[in-house]
Amino acid sequence: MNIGEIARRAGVSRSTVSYSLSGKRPVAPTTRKRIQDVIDELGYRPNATARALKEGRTRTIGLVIPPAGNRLNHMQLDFVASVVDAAARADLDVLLSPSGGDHDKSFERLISERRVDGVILMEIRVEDARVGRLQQARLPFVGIGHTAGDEEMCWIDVDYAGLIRHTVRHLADLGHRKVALVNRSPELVAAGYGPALRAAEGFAAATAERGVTGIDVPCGDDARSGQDLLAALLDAHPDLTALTTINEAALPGIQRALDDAGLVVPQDFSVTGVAATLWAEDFRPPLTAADVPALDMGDKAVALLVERIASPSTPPRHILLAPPVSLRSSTGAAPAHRAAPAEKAAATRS
Amino acid sequence: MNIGEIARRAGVSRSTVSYSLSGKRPVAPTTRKRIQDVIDELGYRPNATARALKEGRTRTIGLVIPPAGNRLNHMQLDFVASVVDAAARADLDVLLSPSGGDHDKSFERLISERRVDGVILMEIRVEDARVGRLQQARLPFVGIGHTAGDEEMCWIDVDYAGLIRHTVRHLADLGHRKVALVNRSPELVAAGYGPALRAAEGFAAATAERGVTGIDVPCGDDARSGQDLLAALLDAHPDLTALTTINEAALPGIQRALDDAGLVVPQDFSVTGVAATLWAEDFRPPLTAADVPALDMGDKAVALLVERIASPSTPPRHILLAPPVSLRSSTGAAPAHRAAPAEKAAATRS
DNA sequence: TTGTAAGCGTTATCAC
DNA sequence: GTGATAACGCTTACAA
Repeated sequence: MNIGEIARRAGVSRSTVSYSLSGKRPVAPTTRKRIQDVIDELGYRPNATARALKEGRTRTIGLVIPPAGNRLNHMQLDFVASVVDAAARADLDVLLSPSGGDHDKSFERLISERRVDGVILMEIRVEDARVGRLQQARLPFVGIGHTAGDEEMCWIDVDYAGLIRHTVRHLADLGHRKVALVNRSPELVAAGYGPALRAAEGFAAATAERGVTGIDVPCGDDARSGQDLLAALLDAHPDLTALTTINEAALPGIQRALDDAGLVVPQDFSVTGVAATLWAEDFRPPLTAADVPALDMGDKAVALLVERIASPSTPPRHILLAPPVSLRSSTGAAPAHRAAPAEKAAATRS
Repeated sequence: MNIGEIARRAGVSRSTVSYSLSGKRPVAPTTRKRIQDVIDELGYRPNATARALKEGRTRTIGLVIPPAGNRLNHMQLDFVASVVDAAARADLDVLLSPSGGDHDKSFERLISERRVDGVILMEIRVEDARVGRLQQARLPFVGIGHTAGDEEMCWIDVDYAGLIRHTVRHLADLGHRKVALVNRSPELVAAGYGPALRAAEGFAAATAERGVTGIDVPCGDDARSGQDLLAALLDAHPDLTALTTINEAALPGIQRALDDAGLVVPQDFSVTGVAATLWAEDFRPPLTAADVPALDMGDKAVALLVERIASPSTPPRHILLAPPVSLRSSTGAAPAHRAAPAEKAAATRS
C-alpha cells in the first residue's frame, strides 16, 4: 500500500495525492474527495522512511539514557516519561539509547547513521566525550546537566549547588552545628558527575559561610547503602544532628538507620535535601526538600530541542532550574545534644 | 557525506563501496583498503533511512509502554531496561510509544507509517484493540500478558494464578486460616487487567482447595493506599493473619500499617506475594515471594520478536513464566490468635 | 574484479 | 488544476 496505489485507484497522479495530503498546492474539491475516499477505505498513511529520506529529517529524537546497569531513579524516570509525552504531543517519536561509556554502539548508530533529528542527553558528566561527538556530527542536542566551561551547548540543569546551599542555611538557621551531606555513589563522584560535584561545592560554600561543621560523604544509590552509611555516621559523630542529601534512593535506608538508632525526626534529627516529590512525600515525616520538577524538565527539554532543530544557528540557551525548598516536617530546631536511646529512656524515667 | 562521496574519493563506483561494506561480493584487497581509508578518514556510516527504504526494514522495534500518567513500577522499569539492552545487543533500536487508549496517535504512527519492524506490547488487557490493530497491519509483535482466548499471537506472561496459588498453599501449610489478597488498583481490576484477574482466580482456587477464608481486595498502586487498606483490613478482620499480594507499590505502605498496628512479621503476621527481587529484598524482613524475572523477560521478549520478524509464518509461541517462590523471612506459623498491641503488652508482663 | 542502472516511496520542481 | 519526473542515499541484479 503506497501512494502510487492510491493514485491509481483514484485515477490521479501520485503528486496530486501528495499535495492533497499536504495541502501545499490547491486540489479541486471533487478530486480531493475522491482521493480521500480511497485513502479512508484502504487506511493509507505515507511511509515514514520514504518521507524521511526525501525530507532529510526523521521526525524522531534520540533520548540517551544511562545504561541498564544503573537503575534509573524516580527523578530520571519521571523525566523520561515526560520527554516521551512531550515528544508525542509534538508528533515526534523517541528513540532510546542506553549509553554510558564513550564508545557505545547504539549511541554511535543514532548519531552517525542519522536516525534522529536531535538528541536529549541525560546524565552528562563534567567531561563528556559524547558532547564533542554530537557537536562534530552537527546534530542538535540538549544536555541534561552541563559540562565544565562549555557555553556552546544547550542545557537544562537543576541548580544543585544553590539548592544544597539553601538547605544547609535552613539547617544552620535552626541551630544545627554539624551537618552531613549524603552525596551520590563514590563511583559517580569519581566519574565527575555534575550534580554530585555541584552539591559538594554548594555544601562546602554554605557550611563555610555559616560556620557549621560539614561532613561530605558519598553513598551508594540504594537503601542498604543509605542505612549502613548513616549508622556509621551516627556512630562516628555523636554531635551530628542533621543531614541534607541529593541521594533519593538512599532515603528509605536513612529512615531505617534513624529508626534503628531510636532517633525521632525532626525532634532528634533533621533531614532535608533535593528529591522528586514522590520520594519527599513518602518519607516519614514528609521531607522538607527542594522538589526536582522532573516532569517540567522533560517538557522544557523537548521544547528546547525542537527550537534548536528548527534554527540550529541561534545562540544556545541554558536553563538552570532552582525550585523552592518545600517546607514539610522533617526539619526542626537542633536538639541540645543528640540523645542516645539509653539516655532518652533515662530522661523519660526521671 | 554519502556513499557517492566515498566512491568518488576512492575512485570506485558506489556499488563497490556498498559491497566492500557488506561483504556480499568479493572486493580486491587493494580496493577495499583504499575505500576503508576514505571511510575512516571521513567517518562515514551509511544513512539508516536510505538503507531502511531500500531494504524494507527499519532495524527498529517499537516498545509500547503504559502512558506517563500511570507511573511505571519497578518490574516494568526493569523490563523496559532489559528490552532496550537486549535490542542494542541485536543491533536494533527501540522506539518508545506511550499508549493506553485504543486510538493513540503515537501507536498509530508506529503501525501505519511502518516505522518499526515489530512491536513489543506491554500491559495487554484481556480485551485489547491494539492486538487486532497489529494483526491487521501484519506487523510482528509479542505481547507481555495474554488476551482471553487468543492463541494466534506470541506472548510472554508471568503465571500469576499459579504463583498466587503457590503462596496461598504455603500460608495454609503454615496454619493460616484467613488470608487476604491485596490486588492491583480498582481501576485495573475493572479494566480487565490480566495479572489482577488471574491473581484473583488463583487465589479463589487455592483458598477453596485448602478451605481457608480468602479476602480479595483491590488496592491503589502506591504506598499510601497500601497503608490505608491494610489498616482497614486489620481492623475489620481481627482473625486475619496473613496476606499475599501482586501489588509491589503497596508494599511499603503495608509495612507501615503493620508497624503502626504493632504487629511483628512473621511472628504476628505473614506477608508474601509476587514481586521484583528489589522490592522483595527491601521489605523487612525480606519478603518470601515469587521473584518476577523482569530482566529475563525483556531478553526473551526481544528474542521472540526477532524470531517472529525473521519468520512471521511460524506458529506463534507462548512463554508462561513460573519463577519459584523464594523463601525469605516474612512468613511463619500462624499465631494462635493475632494479638493486639495491648494484649501483647499484657502477655509480656505475665 | 568492477561498473551501470533500477528501484525502494516520498516530495517538489517544472511543464502543461 | 493536474501530471510527468527528478531527486533523497542506499542495495543489488545484471553487464562487462
